[in-house]
Parts: sequence; C-alpha cells; structure tokens
Amino acid sequence: MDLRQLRSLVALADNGFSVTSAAQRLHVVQSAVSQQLARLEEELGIRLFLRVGKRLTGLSPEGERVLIYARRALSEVTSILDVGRDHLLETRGVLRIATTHTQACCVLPRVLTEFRRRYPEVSIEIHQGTPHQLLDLVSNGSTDFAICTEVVEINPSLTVVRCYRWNRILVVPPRHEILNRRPLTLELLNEYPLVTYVFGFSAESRFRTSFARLGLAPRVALSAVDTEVIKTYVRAGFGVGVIADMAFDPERDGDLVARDLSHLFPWESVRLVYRRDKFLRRYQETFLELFQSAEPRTRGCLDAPAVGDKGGEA
Amino acid sequence: MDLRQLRSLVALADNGFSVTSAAQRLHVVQSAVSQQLARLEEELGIRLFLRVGKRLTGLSPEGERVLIYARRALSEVTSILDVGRDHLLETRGVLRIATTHTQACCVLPRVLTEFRRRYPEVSIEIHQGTPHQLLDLVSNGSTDFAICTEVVEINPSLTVVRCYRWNRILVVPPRHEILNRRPLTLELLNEYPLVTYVFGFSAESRFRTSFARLGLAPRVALSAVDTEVIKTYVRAGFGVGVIADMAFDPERDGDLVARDLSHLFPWESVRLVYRRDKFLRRYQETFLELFQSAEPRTRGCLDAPAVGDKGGEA
DNA sequence: CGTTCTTACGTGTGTCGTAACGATC
DNA sequence: GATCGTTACGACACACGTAAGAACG
Repeated sequence: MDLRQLRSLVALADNGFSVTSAAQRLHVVQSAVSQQLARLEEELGIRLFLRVGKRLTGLSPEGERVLIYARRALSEVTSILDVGRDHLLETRGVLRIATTHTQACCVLPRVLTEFRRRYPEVSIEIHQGTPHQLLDLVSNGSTDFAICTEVVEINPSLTVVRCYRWNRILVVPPRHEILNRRPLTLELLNEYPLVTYVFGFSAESRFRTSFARLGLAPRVALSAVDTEVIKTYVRAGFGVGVIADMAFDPERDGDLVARDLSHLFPWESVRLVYRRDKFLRRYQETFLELFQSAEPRTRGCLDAPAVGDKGGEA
Repeated sequence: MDLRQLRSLVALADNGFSVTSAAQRLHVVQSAVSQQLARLEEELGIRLFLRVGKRLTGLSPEGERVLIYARRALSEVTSILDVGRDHLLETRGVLRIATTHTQACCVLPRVLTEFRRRYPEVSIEIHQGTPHQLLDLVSNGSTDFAICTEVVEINPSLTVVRCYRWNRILVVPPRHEILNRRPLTLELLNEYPLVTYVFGFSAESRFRTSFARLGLAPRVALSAVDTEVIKTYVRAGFGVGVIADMAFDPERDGDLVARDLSHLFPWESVRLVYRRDKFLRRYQETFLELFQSAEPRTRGCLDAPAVGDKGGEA
C-alpha cells in the first residue's frame, strides 16, 4: 500500500466523490487518481466505493472505516513533515482556525495581528461551522484549532483549553425606556421582545435556563448567528438586544447603549480545542499562547466588572 | 515521503539501530534500508540519527518525535489492511497478547483453547513485561491486548475493560499449625513469615496497605513474580503463601491446603487493555468477548464465596 | 454532445539488488 | 580480518501523463 492511494481516497471523499476534482486538488491527472483508487480496492480486496454506473457516489461501510484510518495515517505523516519544516526554521506554513461565533472574531483580530507580526509568512485560514462540525474538523485534521464556547462531546484525543470568559450585555438604542427602569432583572428583560443569538450558537440553552428558573419564558423576537445582524435589528427597534460583551465596540456602536448583564446569566468560557497527538509547529504553539493569554476587547460597558479567572485547563 | 521510509525507521528502532537486522526483518537487503533512511533524513532536512562513525546508535530528539508519528501512521495503515483481510474472511493472522502475571496464565489457557478451536489458523503470540511496558506495547501497536491487574497510567487512547475479579488465598502445607487457629485474621497472618508476589507485580501495594491499616508490617520472607515459585518455597517451609485465588489448582497442588482470604484484602480486577482507535479483526473481537466472559478457574478453596460482579466497563 | 470515469500504452523516476569501497572493532 | 554501513550502477517495476474508449445526463 502506498500513501498516494490514501491521499487519493481522502481527496476523493473531500471533493464530493468526484475523481476529477480530487485529481485537481492533488495536482495530477484524473487517470492517475483513478488508477490509485482501483489499485487500493484491488490490494485490499474490498469494494470501497458505491458506484452508479462508472460514477463514484459514496463509500461502502468498509470504505468508511478505511477512510477514517487513512485520514489518521495522513495526519501522522503531516506531523512528521512538520517536524522537519519546523526544525529548518521554516517560517512559511498555514494556520487553520475553525470557529463558530462572530464572538471569536472580536478577539481573533487582535491575536492574529500580533501573530502576523511575528510570522508574516504564515497564511491564515479561517473555517466556520456548527459546534459539532468544528470538532469534526479538528478530529479529522482538517483544521489546527477550533474555537468553541460550548464543547458538545468530549473526544479523548482532543485537548481542550479554557480561555477567556464572557457574559452577556444588553444593547439598546439611546433613550430606550428600559434604561430608566431599575434594577435590571430577568423579570424586567422578560417584558421586552428580545433579539439574541440563535439556539446552538452561543450557550443559548443556558440563556433560556436562566429565565426558566424563574418561571419565565422570554419572547425572542428575532435571533441570528451574527452579532452585527442582531445590532442592526436592535437599531431598527425590533427589541432589546442581548449579545456577548466582547461583541460591543464602543466606537463603531456609539449609536447603541450597553448595560452589563453578568449578574443575570452564568459566565461562559471560550475554549480552544486541538488534537492532542498532533505535532505543533512553532508558530502554532505561538498562536496557542497568544490566544490563551488574550483578553477580549475592552468590554464595552462601563459598569462591567473586572473579569479574572482565565485560562484553566480542561 | 513513503511508507517504506517509515517502515525502515521503525524497523531500525526495533532492532537496536542495526541496519542489517532491520533489513532482515523487512526482507530486503541492507543497502535498501540504508537508502530509505538516508532519503528520509534528506527529505525532512533533519538529522534523525545519532551516529558514531558510520554506525547508527540512536535517535536525535527530532528523530524520537518522528518515530512516534511513524509508528502511529503505520498502525493506521495496519488497520486499513486489516479491514481488507477481515472482509475477505481471511482466518489467518496473529493475535498478540501482553501480560505480566502468571495469574493471567490461569485464565488464558482456557480462553485460548476455545479461541484456537474457532480460529485454528491464527497464531498466538504472548509477550511479557512490567505493567508499564505492557501499556507501552499496546500504545505502540506492538501488541493487540494487554492484560493488567493494575493500570498505572491512564492513556486516553486506550480502552480499559474490567474483567474478572480475584482475591488472595492462603496456601500452606497440610497440617500447618495456622490451620488450627481461628479466626483467620491479618493479625494471625502477621505472626508468620509470608511468601507472596513481589512489589509491582500484582497489586502488592494494596496488600501492604491492608496490614498497615492495622499498624502491622508483614514479614515477607520471600517474594517472586511467579506463583509456582511461591508454591515451591511454601512447600519448602519458608512461610505461609499468599497467592491469587485462581493460581491454585486443586489437582496439581493437592499437596497444599488453601484458605480464602478475601475478607482480609480488597478485591482486585484484571483489566484487558487495547487501543481504542485500532481496527479489530473478527478474531480479535472474538478474543475480547471470550476473555471478558471468562471466569477464572474454579476457585481452589471450598470456602471461597461466589464471585459475581464481572465485566464492568472502565 | 459534453462530462466523467476507465483502460491502454509510452516514458521517466525510483527502488531494489549486486557489488565495491570505507570504517570500526 | 570480520562485520557493518555507505555509495555506485544496472535492471526492473511502477506511477504519471497522453490519449482513446465507454457510460451517463
């Protein structure tokens, strides 16, 4: 068996089972990939692919298994190559980050600015997906780091590092009636239509639980994955916005007023996830350190408390 | 990079850094291995090996890392090949078991007899080592299963299955004075010189702890790794023997008398350990099931209690 | 009829084996 | 001088690429 065969298999699976696309990605002609795949099937003595006529459409059960092992094997090989590249002080490479939340975009820019200053030749890729997809990407080796607020499943081959904590803030247009009413409680919030994150993104379940504990059921007038969308609808008067504290930028959001809500909701932790067994190149370790020591952007609301308690291990 | 290079590297490390031996194991001539290794170093751009003159003596720090990844990569490749072999209903193969204890030899024979009946063409290899070595062998992929009584470190990539439980028994020559004294307590045991397992093998620490809890310090006159050795010295009058219950064979040990001690010491569990991520061939799964459902040989002492509580997951 | 995959065939790279050389004990 | 590792060279195998053929929409 040959690594080329495994690369062909993985490329095929990653390109919708199009031999042509796989070949392009591998920088070889179609027939080469076709031959490799045929040879792999022949050597293993298994039908790996589902076919409709000559077209490949998917994997047989055995093919699925083989794909998993092939991905891992190639991942190990990548680690080996990385050991070499790193030792040669090669400063070129790719840093791949997968993240769900616009929230992470509040911190990442500053981290990546510093990162770019140190490693200007490393190209940065940012992938997106649902929390579950993120962990898959990391497990696959399709990305180096995932940034999650909620860790759905605990895969033992993944390292999870708790980084900075965050909580929610209230954002409303200036002179909104709620600003005159005190104290700021869940009951008070419950009187207004809310604009906040969609379920699944952000720890939305805990958001609802906080209300439910008081027997309240918040009216969510509109929800979105993107904080900017939420702000837009708050400006348009759809309701009062509940967003992550670090997503509020006093400069760009000067037309909104923010109020701390950390006394009403539990604190959330942003987690950096990566594969325990993968070799980390120097610049990847640098990113890890930079992100771990990162503080979210200075919190937008003046009454927000100091946020300590960062960077525990999981 | 090529799998041949990785195979050469691993074979080299597994054969005392003798290129000649590595080549023999790989069934190629020395020069071929030499070339592969040189090519690997060249491609990675790293000095992987420590050399004394032309002789290879060990690995550089980078080499050590590469070796780890290479082992894992090859292990994944093995899984792929196994998927093929298994699907073809190929009944030939190797079952590799690593174990510390003579204790396991009490159960393994029966399990392996049944196993051999079902898969007569599978050749069985039994390796030995210290508990720590066993886990290394499994992690390396050098063995398929390890049988341990004490799991020292918890490697997340290993699956640990609790199998049958065991405890100690007392073995003495017939008409030994201790047989007339009741009740059988730690204090009583403490009066006699003991013959038992060496520390590290068997959960010897718990053995000592049981005494220590009563402020007692047993006099161990002689200790050994092998139960047969212990019995020999018990016969020779060195002291009273404390061995694992399943290590007593009423037929072969008819010249000794056994008494249950499970009321004096905590129960121990035998654990079967294997790599979570490795593909298990059909016959390997069969072994797993056979061993899990295995009972130790009918306990040798009549007053031993029924032993339930087998086969929990860890 | 274009797209996609397979099959056939020629070319070149690379790997193995034989063998000579160099080094070390 | 015997053993072990490296280097040189020839033979063979194999993977890629070009190109022609087959199936599908």
